[in-house]
Amino acid sequence: MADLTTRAEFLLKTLVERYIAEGQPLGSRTLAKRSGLDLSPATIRNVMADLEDMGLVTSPHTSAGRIPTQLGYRVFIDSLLTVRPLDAEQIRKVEGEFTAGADPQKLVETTSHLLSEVTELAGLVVVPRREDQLVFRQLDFVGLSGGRVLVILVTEDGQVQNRIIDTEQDYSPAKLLQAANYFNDKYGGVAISEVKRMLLAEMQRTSEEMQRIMELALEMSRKMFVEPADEGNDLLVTGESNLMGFPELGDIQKLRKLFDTFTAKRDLLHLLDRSMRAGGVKIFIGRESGYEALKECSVVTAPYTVDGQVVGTLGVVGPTRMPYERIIPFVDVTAKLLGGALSSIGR
Amino acid sequence: MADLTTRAEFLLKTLVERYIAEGQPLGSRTLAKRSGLDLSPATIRNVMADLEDMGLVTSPHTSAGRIPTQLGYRVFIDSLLTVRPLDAEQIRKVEGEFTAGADPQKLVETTSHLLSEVTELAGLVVVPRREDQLVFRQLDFVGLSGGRVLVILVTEDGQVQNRIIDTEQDYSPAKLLQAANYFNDKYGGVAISEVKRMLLAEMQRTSEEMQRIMELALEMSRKMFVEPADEGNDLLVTGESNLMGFPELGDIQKLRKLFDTFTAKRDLLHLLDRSMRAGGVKIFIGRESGYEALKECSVVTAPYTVDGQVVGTLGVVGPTRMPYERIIPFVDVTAKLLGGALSSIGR
DNA sequence: TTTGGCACTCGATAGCCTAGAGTGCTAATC
DNA sequence: GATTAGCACTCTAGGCTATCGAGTGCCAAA
Repeated sequence: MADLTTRAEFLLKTLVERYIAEGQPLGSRTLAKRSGLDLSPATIRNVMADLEDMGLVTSPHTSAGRIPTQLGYRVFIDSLLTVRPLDAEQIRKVEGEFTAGADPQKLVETTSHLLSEVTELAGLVVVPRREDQLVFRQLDFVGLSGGRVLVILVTEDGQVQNRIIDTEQDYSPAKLLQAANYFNDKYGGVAISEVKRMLLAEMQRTSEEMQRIMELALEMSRKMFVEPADEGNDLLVTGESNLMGFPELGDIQKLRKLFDTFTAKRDLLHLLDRSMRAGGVKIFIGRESGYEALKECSVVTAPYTVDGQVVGTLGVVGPTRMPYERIIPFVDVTAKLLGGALSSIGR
Repeated sequence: MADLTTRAEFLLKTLVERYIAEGQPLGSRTLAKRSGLDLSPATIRNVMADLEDMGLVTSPHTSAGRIPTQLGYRVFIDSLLTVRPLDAEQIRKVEGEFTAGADPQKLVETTSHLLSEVTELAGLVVVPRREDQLVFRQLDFVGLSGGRVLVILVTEDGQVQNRIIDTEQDYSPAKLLQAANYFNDKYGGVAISEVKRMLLAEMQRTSEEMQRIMELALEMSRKMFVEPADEGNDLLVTGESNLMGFPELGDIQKLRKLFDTFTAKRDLLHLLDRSMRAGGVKIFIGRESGYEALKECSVVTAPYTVDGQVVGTLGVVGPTRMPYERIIPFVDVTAKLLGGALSSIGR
C-alpha cells in the first residue's frame, strides 16, 4: 500500500479532529474549509477516495461525508496526534485529590472517581491484589461464636482483608493471640505468595512434632491463605452512566452489553492485565480489545508503579470518538500520581 | 367516591394482572375474553369508564386500551393481590445461598446479587453501619511510616473497618499494642455511639493526669471515631443493567437519571431508611417514593432484623409494571434469611 | 342492566415527494 | 500531471397523505 502523502496525512488528521469534536461525518466541502488548505472540494474528494482505498476512512452511506475507521484512528493516534499537556487548572485539581493521607482502598476509589469526573467517561482502576507483590505484615484472629474465627490480614502497604473461617472448636482469646503472635513473628515481611508456599511446606514437614499453638495458627492461616481465595486483582469501575448519552452508544442493547461487561469485570481485568506489561499509556481502539461489547469503544490505560514496580493499571473507557489529546496525558499523569501516593504509604 | 363493585374489582384485578404480564394496554374486547366473565365488550367499557372516573385506570390515547394508574396499582396491591408463596426451586436456591459461613460484608453482597438475579430487577441492600446498633469489639493499631497509623476497628457482628490516621510521631509496635489493649479492655462490648460519647467525656475530664499510653490510645481512637466518619449506612446496588430492556424505561435520559440515583445512593438510602421503621414488606409505587427519577419505578423493601432488632433494609427496584405476586414474597423471605444469617455471626 | 350498533378518534404504517448533502466521474484548465 | 468546475447520481431526513385497525363513547333496543 502506498505511503500517505503529507497532504493526505494532514487531511486525515483534521478529519479525525473535527469528527471527534463534532461527531458528524465530514464532507469534502466542509473539510476544504476547515483544513485551512487552499484546495477545492473536488481535490479533497480525490484524496478521500485514496484514504478510503487505504481503509482509513469510510462513509456511512453515499451522501454522507467521511468518518475515520478503526484503522484511521490508529494511524491518527500513532503518528498524527499532538498531545496537549494538561492545563494548569486540571493539574491543580488532580494533585489536590492525592494529598490527603488515605488507605490504598480509598486512594483507588478517589482515583477512579477522578478519572471519570474529569474525562466524563467511565473510570477504571485495578486494585492490586497480586499475591507476589503484596508483603505480609500481620494477622489477627478474633474469636466469634460457634467456632468461627474472624481473620484479619494486613499487608505492608496498609491494605486490610478479612474473612471468617470455621474451626472445630472455640478458642480462648489468649490462645488466639498467641497463635497470631507466633505466625506474625515467623512470616512478617514475607511476600504473600511466599507465605503460602512456606505454609504448605511447613504443614507437610512438621505436622507431628508441632505444638498445639503452632497447629492452630497454621490451620487458620492455611484457611485464610491457601483455600480458594476470593479473587485475584479486583477492578473498580465508576462513572458508567457517563457513557449514556453518547449518540454512538444510544442503542440500549449495546449499552446493556457494555454495562454487563463492567459488572462481570473479567474481560476488563484481562484487558487491563495485558496492558500492565508494557510501560506507559496504551490505547485499545474498538475491536482491538478483542471484546464484542467494546467494539465501539476505546480503552486508554496506563500502569502505575509502587517503588519502581508495576502493581496495577488504571484507565478510562469511552466511545471511540473521544478527545484523545486530553485523555491520554490525563490518564498518564493520574497513574503517576496514584503510584506516588501508594508508595508513600508503605515503608 | 363510590365503592368498587365486586365486578369492577375483579376487572381491575385482571386488567392489572394482564398488563403486568403483557405490557400492552388492554381493550374492552380482550378484557372481556380474558376475564372469564360472560360479559360483552360494551359492558366492560361501562365499567372501565367508572374505573377511569375513580382514577384507577387511564388510557394512553383514545384508541388504545386501558392501563392501571399509580392509584390503580395501589388498590391492586393493597386489596386485590393474591400473593403466591415461593415455589420449591426458588426456596431451595435462596436457602442454599445463605448456608456458607461468611462475614457480614460478603453476606450482604451475596444477598444483593441474589435479589437481582432472581427478580431480574435491581437489588438493594443497606449495609448496617448505624453506630448505635454496632457493638465495639476491638481496635488494632498498626504502625506505618511517617507517623501514620492504620487503625482497624472490629465490631461484635464481625464487621471490619479500617482507616489510616496521621500522628505527630512514630510509635513503637509495643507502644501501639499497649495502647490498643488499654482501649479494648476499657470499651469492649460497648455500643459504638456510646464509645464516642465516653471518649469525648474522658478527654475533657482527665486530660492532665493521663498516662502517655492512655493519651495515645485516646488520641488515635478519637481520630477514628469522632472525626468526620466516612458515612453512615451504606448501600449496595446490583443488577442495575437488568433495568435496561424494559420498554417503559427505554428512554435513555430516564435511564441515566435512574442510574445516577443508584450511584449517588443518597435518595435511595433515605427511602430505605423510611421503610426501616415499619415491619414487613413495604411498596413504593411510582411517585410515592417522592423522587423524580423513580417516578416510573416501584420499590419493594423489607427490613431485616438481628436478634429481634431492625438493623437494615433490603429490596428491589424495577418498573412499576413488575410481577408483585412473585417479588413481594421473595423480598420478604430474603430479608428473613439475611437476618438469620447475620444473627448467627454475633454471639 | 346489558347489549348491539355506529360514528368517531387516534396511532401506526406505508407510500410518496422534495430538499439537501455529498459523491464519483469527466472534461476543461492551470 | 495536478487541480478544478460541472454534472448526473445516490441516499437520507423530513413532511405530507392515505389507509388500516384498534378501541372508545354514546344511544337506543333488548
